[in-house]
Amino acid sequence: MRVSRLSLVTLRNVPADAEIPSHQLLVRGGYIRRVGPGLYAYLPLMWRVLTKISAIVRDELDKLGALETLLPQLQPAEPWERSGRWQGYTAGEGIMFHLEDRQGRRVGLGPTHEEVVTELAGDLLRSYKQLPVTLYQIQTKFRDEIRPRFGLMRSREFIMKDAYSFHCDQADLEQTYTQMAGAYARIFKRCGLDAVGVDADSGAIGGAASQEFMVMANAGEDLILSTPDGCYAANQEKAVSIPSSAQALPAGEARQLDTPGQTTIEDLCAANGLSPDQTVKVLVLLARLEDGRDQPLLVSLRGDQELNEVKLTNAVTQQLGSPALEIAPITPEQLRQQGLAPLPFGSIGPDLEDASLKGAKSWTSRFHRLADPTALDLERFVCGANSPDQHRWGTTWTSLPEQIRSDIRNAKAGERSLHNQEQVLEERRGIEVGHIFQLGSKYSDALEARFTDKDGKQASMLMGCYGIGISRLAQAAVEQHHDEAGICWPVSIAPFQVIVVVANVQDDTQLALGESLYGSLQAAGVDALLDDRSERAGVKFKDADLIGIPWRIVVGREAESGRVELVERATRSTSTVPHQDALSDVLEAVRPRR
RNA sequence: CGGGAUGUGGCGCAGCUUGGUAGCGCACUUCGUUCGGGACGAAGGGGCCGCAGGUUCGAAUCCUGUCAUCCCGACCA
Repeated sequence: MRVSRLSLVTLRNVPADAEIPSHQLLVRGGYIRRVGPGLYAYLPLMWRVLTKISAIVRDELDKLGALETLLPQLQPAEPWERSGRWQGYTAGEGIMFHLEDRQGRRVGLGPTHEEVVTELAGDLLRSYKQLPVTLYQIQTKFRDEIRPRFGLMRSREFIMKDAYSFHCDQADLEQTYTQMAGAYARIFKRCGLDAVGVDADSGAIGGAASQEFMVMANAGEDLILSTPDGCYAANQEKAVSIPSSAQALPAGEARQLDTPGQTTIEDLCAANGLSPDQTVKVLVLLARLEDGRDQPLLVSLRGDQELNEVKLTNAVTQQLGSPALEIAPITPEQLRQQGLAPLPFGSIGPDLEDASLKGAKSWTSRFHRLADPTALDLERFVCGANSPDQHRWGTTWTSLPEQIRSDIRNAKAGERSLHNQEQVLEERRGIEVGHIFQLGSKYSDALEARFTDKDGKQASMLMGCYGIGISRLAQAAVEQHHDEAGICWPVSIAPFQVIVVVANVQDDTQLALGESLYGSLQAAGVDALLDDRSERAGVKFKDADLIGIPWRIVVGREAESGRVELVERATRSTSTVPHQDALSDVLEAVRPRR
């Protein structure tokens, strides 16, 4: 491809909304253009990158025997209702774009394809003899993100590879899951990414075992906790650790504390000479459940601990038997709307009476009480006394209502690991580029995807599901491979592997040699660019650096003697060699390696 | 949905306090000089100043409303 014909428009200014380097560079380099919030056009260079990534993904999945398909993006509501996800995905803060067609049928734009593919598998796969099967698709998916940001990192329309596997038993599912984890590691490696697998929460998709593949980068939206020995890595949403030990309260009689205006743990401790780990804080939350219940929660944590909302949501979902769609602090405004008296926020204890909820208009009138082990393991502690400006010193759990013991705190860097107490957790930020799940029979039960087993009995298929954010991965690669001057693509996913820059196209010798090298590269099957624009050399160098082509051959001053300059983009290493050598060196460097 | 900010040629911004009919840089067009690290000069083209009301002889500027976008948070493959 000739740069003069590429519609390449590079920018010196960056749109004000591009914050992180990868987003800025993709816009500046003419890879993407914003069309609307969270919506991007993939320009010709970008599409080549996405195509290359997809090819690597296909290659690895096909090797596992997976079958590529293409599924509808516009999906009927009905299977989503059967799986129980329509409500949660469309109501309120739901993330599924949805609409009614001209017949009044409800349809949604697929954020993912479990429902469609499970129905399909149920139709096609009738016998254990047909299993296992893995179907995958690489296509656009939609999510009405609450806050799109960082360009392709969190956009409302994005390209994703989703694979779904179907099995007759757990062992078979586990085998495919393991194979897939291996394929993922190879895919990311071949794309030139430093990605690590971490334990993850399975989120709204649901299911059992789950692993995320994270590209470590400061711009990452996820916090990863890991140990130096490499034996443990988990998303903070899921991470566990040994909490720091608490200081015991000094001996003394239990007593009431006057705590005027001390509504935070910080104030309480400062005013009374306490350490946060000697206190129990109680959060009053409301869980909106899928079955329509609005369930007030009373959540107790040791004062120095942070609530982990993902863990809490999972615990509540499990304990109350209906998915928690949303959990948020109860506000004075909400209490008023329910016709309830104000609560003494800032002085609430684990024994706040259910009577506080009596007469509530739509809420369940009893608290669901749960407590983190860090709180329950305190022998004596300080907590709110359920009346304003009053706390209690030296309280014990024996005097308080029964709590459901649930791990609902955030593990943090600096805490010791469960697997080996010598190991201390460290934190890094990561970009989630892949996620694999063992779904089990959640969807096949709901959508009645059954098969006939060896004994002639009907059984639900067991499923796995495996995603890779293709467009996100491309940007993550930039986040991981760039410098001051621009992008440094890994050869395997670069839009072009080599760019031949003719320093001065007015010079016939330079132009002829440039054309000849370009022709040779093409003949050898290399993706090559020829910068034949009548720009000054400096402009072409800047552009080549910015768009990040891994190898550059400069045909310039020494063209007369047949010598050219060979430059490796990432390292900036430069050598001036006869053009035949430059060609053979590049061919060698660019040849795919596995 | 809360908190904050901003809407002025394709992009980045100034002008608004103290109303007088729009300007700078980048990009674009033409000509000349230049020609290995985003050149210089000259001449051009392109904007009903987010939208709707209002105040005023006169509104980008003041007032009211509205819409949109961005940032922080909640939320999230």
